[in-house]
Amino acid sequence: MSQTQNYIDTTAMFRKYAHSARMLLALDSIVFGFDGEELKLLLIKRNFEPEKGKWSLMGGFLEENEDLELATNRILYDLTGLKDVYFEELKAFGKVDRDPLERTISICFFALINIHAHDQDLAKAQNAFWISLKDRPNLVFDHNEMVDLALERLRYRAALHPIGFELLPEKFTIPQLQKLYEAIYDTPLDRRNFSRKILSTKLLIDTGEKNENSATKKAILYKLDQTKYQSQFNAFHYFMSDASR
Amino acid sequence: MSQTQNYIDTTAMFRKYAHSARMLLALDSIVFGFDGEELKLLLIKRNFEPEKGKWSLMGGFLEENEDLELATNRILYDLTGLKDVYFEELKAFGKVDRDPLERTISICFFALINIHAHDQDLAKAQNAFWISLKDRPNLVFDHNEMVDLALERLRYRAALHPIGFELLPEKFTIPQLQKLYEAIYDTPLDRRNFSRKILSTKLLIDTGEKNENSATKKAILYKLDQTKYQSQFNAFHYFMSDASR
DNA sequence: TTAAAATTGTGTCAAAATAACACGTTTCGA
DNA sequence: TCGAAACGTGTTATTTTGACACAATTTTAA
Repeated sequence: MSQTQNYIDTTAMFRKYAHSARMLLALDSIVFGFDGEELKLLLIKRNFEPEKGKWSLMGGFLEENEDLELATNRILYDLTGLKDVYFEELKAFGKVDRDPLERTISICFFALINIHAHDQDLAKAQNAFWISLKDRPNLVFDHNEMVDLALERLRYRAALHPIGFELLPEKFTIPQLQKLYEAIYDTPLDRRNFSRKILSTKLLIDTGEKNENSATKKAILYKLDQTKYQSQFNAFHYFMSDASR
Repeated sequence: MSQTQNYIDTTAMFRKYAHSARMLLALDSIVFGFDGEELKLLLIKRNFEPEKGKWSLMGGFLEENEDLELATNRILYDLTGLKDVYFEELKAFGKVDRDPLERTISICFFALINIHAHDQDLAKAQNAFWISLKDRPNLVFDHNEMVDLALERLRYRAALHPIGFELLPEKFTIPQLQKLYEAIYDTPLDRRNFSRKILSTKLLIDTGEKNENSATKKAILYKLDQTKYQSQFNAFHYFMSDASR
């Protein structure tokens, strides 16, 4: 039966649970960004021990008097300078030897941000860089595993929920959105079917403006219907009609 | 910048991370079972402090030298007597005041088991009982929230992946499977469309036997094609064609 | 012995969604 | 001004879905 339910029998408020180990609780973040062409990761070139000089994810420790949710937001703010970042919990990583210095359980989450909106200075202060997924370096500890799983989860979630919008600027074109989906799934999509699929969700509002940065026909700039986005979030559609099925 | 990345600069193996809090790490399990008619929860009538006498989920603490995965299996074994139980991680719960005695982070998971296969004696030894979801009592701490989320996740997952089979005996009929899905989604389904949908997945193998317990026409007993189940697990189908969309 | 009731297996058909593909328009610059 | 590149919209055959009907099996009661 080992240590299951090993509470000690006491009503005194300041007695503690017996026999069980206290350990460090880390929060590690996989931050995805999109620059219009490629999917990128915000990674840290470590200038501190352990594994100084190597690449890793951004992380931090949970404080004694800090809610988990709050700590996650704090870490994302420290890294990107952004508040109200979209993130989801990924998984807890807890192998005994995953951190060489001390037993540490990591609760891992992934975040999606608009790469242009985020504070580049803050990232530089953290020695962080945007790295294309395809040039992904080897990471310390079990961080490679974390990124693999985050990418898998991103694909899973983006196929069913409109989270891809979190990676785009406020106003965007349908071809830009398509490029994002092609980057996420690393596969080409049919332009016409994609457009029909996206428009059928009625999540996009035509701003009346056009993308002036184009060298050819200027595409319509849309924005997200925030109300519908919130309310339809869990009513899953297939956003991936062509591939990944 | 608070405590983000507050590693101390040292190469000595036995130095520890500075300044950060160590805390208890609990593992709480939501165990779903199916008796042929209703979806049930395996709950504990607490005969220990804190909150003695009240209902709660089964849980335990992570040990110093124990992998997270291993601890989860240990706790499920202690509760059900089963090994190789199907489970998924749900979410980490970490509000500062969620446990009155001491700061405890709970990593929560939900498990699916065949209610008849599990060891009733072991459950009794833990003071655990199968409670119909509809008669769910109030639970201690944040356990209500955990169950709510687990049910939501179960519905989400079962709509896309064939995890429902984990709740059934090895041999089962299509009407039994339909009752399970109706219990999970709390909604009636069309018998004919359901059958067509399930058979189209080619996941079922006709055993040649029939359900002898029936008072009317005996339904065909199927078993799961384990090979296909494993390989197709992540190639999501809609298992819920009628409702929940 | 037979008819009724309950349950199971299979089939039909119209509507909707999907996948593959075609055509015309806008924009810039050669 | 003409061609190339990118954008917006349309067509059509096929597949999938949702709403049904009907026949077969088994037990029970008339």
